Amino acid sequence: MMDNKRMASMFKALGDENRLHILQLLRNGEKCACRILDEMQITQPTLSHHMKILCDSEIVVGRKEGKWMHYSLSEDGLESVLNYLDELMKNTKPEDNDYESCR
Amino acid sequence: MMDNKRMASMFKALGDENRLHILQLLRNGEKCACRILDEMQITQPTLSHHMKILCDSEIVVGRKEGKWMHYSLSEDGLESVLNYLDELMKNTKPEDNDYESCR
DNA sequence: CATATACATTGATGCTTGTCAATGTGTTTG
DNA sequence: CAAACACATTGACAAGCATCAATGTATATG
Repeated sequence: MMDNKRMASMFKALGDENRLHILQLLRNGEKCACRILDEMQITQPTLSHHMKILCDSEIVVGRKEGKWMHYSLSEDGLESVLNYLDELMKNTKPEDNDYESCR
Repeated sequence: MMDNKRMASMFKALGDENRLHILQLLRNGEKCACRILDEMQITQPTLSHHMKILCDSEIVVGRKEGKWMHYSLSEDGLESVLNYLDELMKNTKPEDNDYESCR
């Protein structure tokens, strides 16, 4: 069984329009913070805040190179989320269903 | 391209430990609210609140039968989330990558 | 070394969210 | 019809969150 606490924090990280926008921008591969910022309508501190949340939840990974921070999608992180949802949709066999009528 | 606004609200709905617990309980199939409540450490109004969020975001569907509300996972809703994540992980081809060095 | 650049951190502010007690609504049952 | 049951709604409150301006830190450059 997976860890609901960790999963909740990953889903929470995904539950923001700006952060989803960031992930879309990273679809093409690694990008540095300044270029992400160029394509968004938020200030630099706000972007930094969002990147921290995405990195802490292991959905994005950062790589420092001189002055620049390069961010990219974390395949492992995204796969964790995918697997969790897959497990949810895999219904357990009927025998395991502890259904009873309601009183 | 998918709707980030709708997706953000779905992820937001998934971003709560109690709500993930509820989804786990629904893995075996439909359950009525009273039985879900039995297995959780929250009050009835709080459960009702969570169920509303899950239904509004189309992750769970409800079915009224007399006094009872029966809830079950929405395959369509969960599939939307899965597809969104799949799209994210499908990297676009390198030619589409508008990468440039940072100034 | 002084300045500029890229990014992070801090502190403040308003909005959102999870929670509960109290109450409301609709349904069943005696 | 009255009481009991299952669930939803309301209102209040504290905690959490997104945002920004101001400031800090580390790196590159003239």
